[in-house]
Amino acid sequence: MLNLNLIREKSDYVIERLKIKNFDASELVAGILKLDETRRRIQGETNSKEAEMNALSKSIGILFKEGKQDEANEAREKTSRIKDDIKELNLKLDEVSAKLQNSLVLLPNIPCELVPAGTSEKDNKLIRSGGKIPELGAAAQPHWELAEKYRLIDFELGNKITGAGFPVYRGKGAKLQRALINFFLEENQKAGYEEILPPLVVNEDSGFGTGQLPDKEGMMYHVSSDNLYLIPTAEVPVTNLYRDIILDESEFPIMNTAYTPCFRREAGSYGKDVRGLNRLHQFDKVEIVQIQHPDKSYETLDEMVKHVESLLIKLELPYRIIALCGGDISFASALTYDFEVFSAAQKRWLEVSSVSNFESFQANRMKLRYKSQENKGTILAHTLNGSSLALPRIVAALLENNQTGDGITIPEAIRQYTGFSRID
RNA sequence: GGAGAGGUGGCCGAGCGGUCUAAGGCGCACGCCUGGAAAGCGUGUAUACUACGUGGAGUGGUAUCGAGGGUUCGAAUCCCUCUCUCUCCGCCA
Repeated sequence: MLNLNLIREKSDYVIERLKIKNFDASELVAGILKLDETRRRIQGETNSKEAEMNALSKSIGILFKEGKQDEANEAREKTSRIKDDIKELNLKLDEVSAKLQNSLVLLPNIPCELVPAGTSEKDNKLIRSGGKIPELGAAAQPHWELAEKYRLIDFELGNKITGAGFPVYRGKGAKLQRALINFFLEENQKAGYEEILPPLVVNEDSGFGTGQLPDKEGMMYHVSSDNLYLIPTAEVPVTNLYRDIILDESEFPIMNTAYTPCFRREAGSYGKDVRGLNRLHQFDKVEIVQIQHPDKSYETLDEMVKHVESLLIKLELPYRIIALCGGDISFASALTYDFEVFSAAQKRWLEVSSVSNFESFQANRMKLRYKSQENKGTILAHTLNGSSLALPRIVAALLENNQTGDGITIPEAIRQYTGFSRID
């Protein structure tokens, strides 16, 4: 949610910048400005009526105390009209405020200057790439065949237990998952992130805080009997740890990492793009989250990108880093870098991480603020997050890229976590 | 699942219809005191919206005592609904 002050003071700038996201905000902004003005006017009227009422009530109390019954009763008669007015004004105020809020929530975050213009993923900008794409023979198999051949993942069994998109990992396949999770968590910890093990279901307020609600409720599984949502990413519970909090400036940066399963409904997707591990309803992911001072958030974003990159280098996977263009960047993000690894048998780039700076967009929804030394009052903090990393596609690339025909070689970096160096 | 108790400022805790403009304490900040510190003394110490104002000063209004509704001229205080926490019992990894 954008700050109302910004819209008020720089409405042209807001409209102009949102064009980068291919979003025509002119009507919405005009509506917001009008609602804002109306709200302020009504609130002013309400407040002065309430002030009048408060003064009158107080004087009635004093009159009663002094035993001036008649005067008190006289004053009492005057109140009913004011009371009605207040009631009416408050109804209007609630209505206008709700409309204003509903409109504000529809505005996407303003992209920062580094976001390339564009309408779709073909306009994304390659930042850099690394690693070597392996030369596999014609006999190279995609990961879903390898997973079956070496009895690592059973997709059919998952269908029976739950449904499509819920694979069953077993044996070395299961252990590889656990090893990767440990590897990522340990690396994150070394980089200064505190580990969090959060709840996997969240309430509505949390869903709203990070922007999944009210708009994208279709992405989350809903536990209707308790009105809770299964988390689509650890970003939700971890960022919401700081909902409704006023930090001290000295607490920056807050660095958290969390492993969680992630649940995504992703309704309507099918076809070969979603085969195997490419897209799942339940998957494992290690996330990193930072809360940072507004002046330092872009510096922090770069650090996070370097950190995620270092993981891919250690896993010896061919990767590329991409700056998402205006048409591809998410609603809430101001700048996003995607990480993709090359899955050599499918011959496809697979997204394995998305690192974003949300600036104050989430903070405004969550009321995450800090007190600064020099300024009076509170200022919205900046939030950032990224995957480090999402497991399934990493596993897909690891299996495909490291296949030898009679087995799969485990990269050096995670052997201490797997306890084996080869799958065969 | 059953029974009971309770949600008050950063924290503890009083208040149970009208100077609540929320006591008192702790913590914190600043000042005095001191060679320095502690103690002591003094001052200050929420958030949001809003009006006026300024050199980034400040002053005023309104709202907020878990949330929402109600009663009343007036609600932290009375009533209703919801919610969360705690204790005991039951069940349970």
